Order: sequence, then C-alpha cells, then structure tokens
Amino acid sequence: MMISRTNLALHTFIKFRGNFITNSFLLHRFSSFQLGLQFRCTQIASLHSNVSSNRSMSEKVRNLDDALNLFDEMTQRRPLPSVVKFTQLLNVVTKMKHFTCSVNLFKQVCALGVAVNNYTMSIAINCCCRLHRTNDGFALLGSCFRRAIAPNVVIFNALLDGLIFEDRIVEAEKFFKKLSNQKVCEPNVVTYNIMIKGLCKFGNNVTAVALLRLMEQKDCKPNVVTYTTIIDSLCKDKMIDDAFKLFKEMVFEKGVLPNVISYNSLICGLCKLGRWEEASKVLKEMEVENISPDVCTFNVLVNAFCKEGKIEEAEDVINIMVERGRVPNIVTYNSLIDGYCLRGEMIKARATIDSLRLRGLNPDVFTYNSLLNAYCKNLDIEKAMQMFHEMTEKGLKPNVVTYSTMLQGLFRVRCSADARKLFDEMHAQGLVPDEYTYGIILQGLCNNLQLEEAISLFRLMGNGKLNSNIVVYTILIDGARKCGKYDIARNLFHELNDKGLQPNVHTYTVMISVFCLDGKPQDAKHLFVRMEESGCPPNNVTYCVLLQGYLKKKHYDDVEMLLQEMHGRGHSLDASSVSLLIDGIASGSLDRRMLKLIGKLVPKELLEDPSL
DNA sequence: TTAGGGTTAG
Repeated sequence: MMISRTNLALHTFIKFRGNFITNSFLLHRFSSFQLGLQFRCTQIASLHSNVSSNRSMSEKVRNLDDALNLFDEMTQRRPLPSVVKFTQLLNVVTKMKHFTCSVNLFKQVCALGVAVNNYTMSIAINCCCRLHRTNDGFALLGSCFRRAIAPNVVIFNALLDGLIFEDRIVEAEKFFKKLSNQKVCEPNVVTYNIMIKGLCKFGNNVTAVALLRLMEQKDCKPNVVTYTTIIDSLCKDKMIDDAFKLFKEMVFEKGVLPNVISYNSLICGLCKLGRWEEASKVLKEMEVENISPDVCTFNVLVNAFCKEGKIEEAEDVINIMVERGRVPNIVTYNSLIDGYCLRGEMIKARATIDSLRLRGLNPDVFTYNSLLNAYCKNLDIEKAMQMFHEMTEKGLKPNVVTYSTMLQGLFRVRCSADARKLFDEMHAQGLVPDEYTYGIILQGLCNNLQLEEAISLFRLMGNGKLNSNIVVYTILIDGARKCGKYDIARNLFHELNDKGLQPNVHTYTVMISVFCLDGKPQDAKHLFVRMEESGCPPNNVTYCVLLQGYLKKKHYDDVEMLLQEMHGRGHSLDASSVSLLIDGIASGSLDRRMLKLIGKLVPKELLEDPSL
C-alpha cells in the first residue's frame, strides 16, 4: 500500500520534470535580464554616497577578523567616525551571527562616548535576545530611557521575540498586552506576527487565530507571514484541513498572495500524513502560480521519501533539484544519511558523510545524531561511543538529543552505570534534560528492573511539566507492568485523574495488559469499554492485548465476541494472537467454526509469513 | 534594525 502510494507520488513528480526543465530555461533568461538590471542599478547606486558607503562596509568586511580590524582602526580616528558608521559595522557583525561580539563592540562604542541612537540600541537588544539573554535586552531598554532615547516598535518587537525564543510565553503575553493597552507603542504587523508565532509554538492555534481576527478589527492588515505562521502550525499539528481552509481564506477572500513558504508548509504537512497525491497537486499548483520550489521544498520531499525508505526516489529528487539550480545543503544530505541509517546501510551512510567534504559541507550535530541513533538501535554501542567522541573532536557540541540517544543505547545494552555517568556529564555540560530524556531514563531503569529507582527519580522531577506528561506516565506504568508490580501500575494510573491528565490509547492498552496479566479480565473489559466512552477508541494492539487476556483465562465467549467486533470495525490480528488462536483450536479448546472468522482477521502480510 | 518553512530522540 505504502509502496504504491510512494510510486504514484514519484510518478506525478517526475511528470513535472518537463515543466521544471522548461521553467529552468525561462529562469536562465530571467536571470540574464536581472543581471543586466543589477549592473545598471550598481552604477546608479555608486552615484549616491549613502548607498555606496553601505555597500562598501559589507564589501570591506568579509569575516569577523575584518570587522574587528576595521573597528580598531575606527576607534583610532580623530574625530571619531559618526554613530552611523559604528552602527553599520555592528549590523554587519550581527548579520554574521556573531552576537556576543556585537554586544561587546556595542559596549565599547558606548565607552568611547559615541551617542548611540535608536537604531544602535535595537541591534544590541536583538543580539542579547538571540543569545538567550533577553533580560539583558530589557536592561538596555532601561538604558534607553536614561539616555533619553525613545524606544521604537522595532525594539519592543525584538524584546517580545526574545521572550518567545526563551519559551517565556506568559511574560510575552503580558508584555504584548502592556504594549497594546498602555499605549507604550502601537503594535504593528510584526508585533502581532511575533505574538502569533509564540502562541503557535505553544500549541495554542485557537488563540493565534483569535489574534488574527483582532488584527482585522484593529485595521492592522494581516500579511502572508501572519497567515503562513498559523498555516504551518496547523500543518504541524496534523490539522491539514484547517490549514487549507485558512490558505483559501488568505488567497480568495483576503487577496493575500501565498509565497514559497506557504506552499512548503502545506506540502510538508501532506507528506507527513502520507497524502502523497495531494502533495503532488500542491507542487503542481505552485508551478502554475510561477512560484519555484526552493531548497526547503526539495528537502521536504527528500525527507519524506527517505522516511519511507525510498532512497532511490529521494536521490531522483536531489537530481531534479540540482537541474533546477538549487544546491543541496547539509539538511538534504542529513535526510539521505538518515534514510540509509533507517535501512541499516551504515557503509553508505558513512560514505555520504565522507562525500560532504568534497561538496564543501561539514557534518553537523544532526548528522551525528542520526548515526548515533542507528548504531544504538543496532546495539553497536562501541561504534556509537566512537562517533560521540569523533563529533566532540570536530568541535561539535552534543545536544540534548545526542545525550538522550546515547543514554537509550547504553540502557539497551544494560549498562545502567555508564548511563548514569553520561547523565551526570550531560548536567555538567549545562544541558537540561527534557521530557524525552526522562522518558528514556525511566524506561531504561524499568527495563533493567530498577523500578524503585525509576519511581524515586520520577518523584524527584517535581510537579512541573516533566511529570505531568502522559507519555512519561505511560512509560512508568508500563515499567511497573514489566516488573510485575501491578498494584503500583494501578496507583499510577489513578494518579492521572488527580493531575487532570487524559490517558491516550497507549496508556489504556498498557493498563488493560496489566489487568490481563494480573488475572483480572473483567477489570480489563471495564477499562476497554471506558476508553471508548472517553472518546479514545481502541486500536489493533488494544484488541489483541485484551484478546490474549481472554484466551489466557479461557473466557472463550468473550473471545468470540471480540473477534466479531474486530471484524465489524475492520481491525486485524497480530502474529502472536493468530498463533495463540490456532493453538486453541488445535487443542480443542476453541470451536473449529471460528477458523473462518480468524481467517478474515489475518492481514495479508501475515499469510505470506513463512514463520507461521 | 523586528515576523513565517525543511533534518534528530520516547
């Protein structure tokens, strides 16, 4: 099924290849025209000293060393160059993303007695925010008032963005309301867009849409960024139909033209849901609208193919992208490397990494995390460790994902003590474990039958976000089940209610399994009914777990009823359930008449499985 | 000078 869908998508995609080639011809002609235009513009610009001085600053300064040398030279001049010159230099350094350096230069400019302005301040504040030092940004806002510089909307926007960058959403909302209500400054479209981005980041699409409506009321016209931010968030939350609704509203009702980013969000959302045909349609629509796919568009497709193990198709996409003059970047190759890792083709993965250097690309943390993950999954912890050291030697800083992956690997090969050491090292590096890290540790401890240690760690995690996470709870309940501590599992399950946490299909299935193992199929049945009533319908796994519970306790009437229900709802059996049922029939405990029903519930792949 | 998209871990 998957294969045919992918092939169809590829087929449609390749069909567009003709279009791409035609367009690339047009693109070539367009580029020559643009070049001519640019040449004339440059001539005109050189007549205007303002523009030419801006150009010369970025032309003279090609790297950080150039910038620092120029700064030294500027500080020696008497009289000192104007604040405009210093600000231009700060801007160049900031564009290179040397934020710490930019802040230091700003301080030196102030120390020289140069009267900084609004523009200089906004650059310095933005740098503090990018460095996760938004509080320092607010301190600079304070110094604006002391220096009698009236902060403008750009400064407030940078600060609001800083709060959101640091996940300080509550403070961001307060700050935003203060700006709007106390008339500190009039929020502009950028202010709204930043606030909308923050709401989306925290999964609050509803409020984000409400803010969009407020903008319309306040006569602050939403633009393509406003809509695309929400469309992207809806796509990420798999609410693709709502995303399309908003997209249509933007284009047909509001007359706001979509751009390549709007289309990329939709294509990515569709690919993640495996809706390949629709993704191809959107791609075609883009072409019709004369919006060329960019590196991100192609990367979305490469990634989607690699995730399905269709590396050859992904390579085709890369070839098309090169034909269209787009240069594959590290993200492209990381997807490819991840695809090889997924198929266990580690030699090809390594070879792709080696080829990066020839392309002038360097492996990054993502590249190594993929490799580490693959080695850990193959239980080759030594190779994983080797990679871990290799990445540090290359000056790459392992992140929370790197450590979480390594921890999982160590637990899988039952090296809890080493895992503990690595966890301490992670702390020492100043990295803060997230809910995934804790999930891995709790699962690792449980699998190594260290349930008590897992529970005490869980209790130590406090009452915050970490232990109010349904996935973490489910891991712990499952851990208690694996350790045979059914009463502990039950108590943990009851705690969910107190914390207002909604169990998901995994949680219910684990708990049903607990009841079955504890020899209480009636309790399992009650929970099975309850989950459906709570709006969480059972899946295949839930059915099979309950079925096995009934079989174990010889509740054959329930077995038959459940099989009928599965058939009615289009569910299927897994391998272990099928073999248990067949055993039951062979031993005469189950009626032979049920064979026909069982036959209908066996998926095709299993019929072809020689092990059965 | 401020805003939106693509890669990793349960």
